[in-house]
Amino acid sequence: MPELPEIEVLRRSLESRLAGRTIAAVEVHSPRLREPLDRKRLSNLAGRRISALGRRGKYLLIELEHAETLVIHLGMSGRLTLADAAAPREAHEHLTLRLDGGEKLRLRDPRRFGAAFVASTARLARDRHFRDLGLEPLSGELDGERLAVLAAGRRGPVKSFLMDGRLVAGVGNIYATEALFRARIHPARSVARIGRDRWQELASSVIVVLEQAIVEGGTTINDFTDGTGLAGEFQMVLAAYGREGEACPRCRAPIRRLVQAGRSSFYCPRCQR
DNA sequence: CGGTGGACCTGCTGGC
DNA sequence: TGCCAGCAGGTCCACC
Repeated sequence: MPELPEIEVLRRSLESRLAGRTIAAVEVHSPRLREPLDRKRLSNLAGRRISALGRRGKYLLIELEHAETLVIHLGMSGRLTLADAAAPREAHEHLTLRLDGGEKLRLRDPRRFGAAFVASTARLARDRHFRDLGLEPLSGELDGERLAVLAAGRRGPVKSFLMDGRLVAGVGNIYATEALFRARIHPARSVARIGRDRWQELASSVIVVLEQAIVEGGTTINDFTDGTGLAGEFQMVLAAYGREGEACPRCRAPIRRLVQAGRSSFYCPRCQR
């Protein structure tokens, strides 16, 4: 579900609704996420006020007064939504934040690949989740020059390069696929065989694709919604992802699928080289 | 260094 | 109709 655009859509949808509100109570229903929920640390958030919402890569940052941040990662199947305080608990609702004013923020995650933890805001960048995170794509620090530098001396397929969070943060399978399509680069091309001009093309493609996806409210394939339950529409615009056998929107050749590192890639064999 | 395969999980789909 | 294989937006690790 959630790559950078989905988390950014979520952040924007929740920011005005959460900023300034106080967490009245915290319920940990099942701590058994891949990274187990720390019941004690999370419960200590009761009484704290939310000051702002941030994002780093695919991590949502719920910043609290008094120098702590509640960090949420949605894994593959996580959802974070506001609901009426009286709404019954849903299946796979692992964590519930009850807010003043009668609403609750609930984290659901059927596959339990997600995470939710409290960290010191000042030390966030040194936290193990963030320490090795790469370029933040929409911050202005991603360009062809930076990608070329990161790729220097490396080998391996450009798709793996794009999806390596230690190099570029927030780009997952869907948007790596779409950015490569836009830049007309074959997903299996070695990063050692990409020139300056094509790095620039790729950097701007990543940025354009992510920004478009945010404008469209993210990609909803099965279940993504923003914090208010609104689905995205970028799935209507996907050029290659999930479109094996369909005509390439540029040249009409049939889109192909290949598997790289266990993940599906989709590409046009004619216009991606 | 890189690449693969598996692990962690549940749920949905499509083919038989 | 029911069952089963395959697949899914993410990370992390061991191993070659």
